[in-house]
Amino acid sequence: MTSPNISNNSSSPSNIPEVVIQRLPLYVRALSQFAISGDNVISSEQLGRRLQMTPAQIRKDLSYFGRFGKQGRGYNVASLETRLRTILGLDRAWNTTVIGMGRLGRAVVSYPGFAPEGFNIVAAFDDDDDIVGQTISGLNVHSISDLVKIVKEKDIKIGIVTVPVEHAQEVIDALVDAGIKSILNYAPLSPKVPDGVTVRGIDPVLSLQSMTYYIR
Amino acid sequence: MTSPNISNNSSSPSNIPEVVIQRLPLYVRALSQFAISGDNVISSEQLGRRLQMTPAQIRKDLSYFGRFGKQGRGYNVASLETRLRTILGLDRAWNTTVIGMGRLGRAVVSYPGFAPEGFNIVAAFDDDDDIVGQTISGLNVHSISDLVKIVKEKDIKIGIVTVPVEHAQEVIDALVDAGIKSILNYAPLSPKVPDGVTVRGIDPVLSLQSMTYYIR
DNA sequence: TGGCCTTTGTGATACAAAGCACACACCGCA
DNA sequence: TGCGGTGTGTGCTTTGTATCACAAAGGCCA
Repeated sequence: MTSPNISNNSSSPSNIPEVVIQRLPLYVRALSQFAISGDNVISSEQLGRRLQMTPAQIRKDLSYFGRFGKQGRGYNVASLETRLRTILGLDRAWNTTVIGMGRLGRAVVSYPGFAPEGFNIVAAFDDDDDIVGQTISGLNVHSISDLVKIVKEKDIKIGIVTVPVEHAQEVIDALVDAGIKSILNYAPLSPKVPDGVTVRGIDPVLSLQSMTYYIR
Repeated sequence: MTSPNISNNSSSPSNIPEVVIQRLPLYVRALSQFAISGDNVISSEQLGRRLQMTPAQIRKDLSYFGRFGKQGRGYNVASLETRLRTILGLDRAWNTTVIGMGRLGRAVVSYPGFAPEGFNIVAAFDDDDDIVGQTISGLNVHSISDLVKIVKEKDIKIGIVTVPVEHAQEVIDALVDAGIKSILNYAPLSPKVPDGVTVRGIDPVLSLQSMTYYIR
């Protein structure tokens, strides 16, 4: 395991290190910024300065996937961005669901940052009868017992877990049973998932707790 | 750098690997759960099963800080938790501030998960004159120009950045100038900070973008 | 008290990632 | 069309991290 809150039990869809995959979105983001500022060509040096990493690491990472640059010149901003998006599967939209419509779940479904990046939240779930049936941010809240059905109906590929920690493992199990392979987990636990399922954890408290060590 | 969104430019307050420090809060959390379920003693094997990691790694990590276990028996749950909390600086409370009172900042200040772990949000800031002066979740919203003054007055040690990405670097610079050494950054960029300042990023979109690679 | 069982703590080893450094490709210009 | 300058792609080296495997410590019971 590379880092807390991150696990990929994938049966290796390739031999490319997971850390590398995790850096690619960083490159995509930086490239789209450079594109907006009107840059057409960029060097690993400039990219590295922007992202606070060494040029060599960027070139190495990219070389896992092909030869995208031109010697003496650098990378074409637009085409590198496109290539990386394709590699990551970001050249399409992904249907996503949020399980757990408490305070956190409501914040997540109303967060405006997912849709522009192609992550569409198309369904919401909760297990509380008082909440099921409500409409939250334009989403009809379903009972978790309908999970399998709706995941299939709406072709949902990604699950976002915002239930209390006591129910998180069972919800994750249910997502896995429904065929979901990618889970973003906001609950404070290290869930068990079978091979081939990827989980990323979002846990601000953990981050804070490891920073206090360095304050002195 | 070990992982995206994580950087520690600390002038090494010790020679202990940062990955190790980042795992300690995981141990603390698991130990407190075991304590609640009434376990007094625990082996690295059991801890590892709970946290999805190898017993050897746990023992190695702990060995950086001392000898906490008893051979043939394991670790005392309560005392190991206490020791680790002390090491991490979690045996006290930390005053914290949130900069940026938009949608995200409001969600953060009203999130009930920080205070029980000793992270008290004691001040809120924004640069919008319409928002400054308002009371949000019991916090009077200050102008960012008062940052230095209030950080000092309230002995704030941790900054949480929830401003739009365009202002994030300048806000982070302001926090650094105010003497803050630990920053939790919700804005989608890799900020520049001087040595001795630790930044952790929270970025769900990045996490999603690296998971789509594995869906096939 | 002695012998057996369990589980720690840790050197040694294996594995993984980052960085270096340079040959080579490409551009631009005269 | 050849030459200088620049920046890629990558084999090799260095650094960092995880795992192995075992000696030694402690508990327990006859």
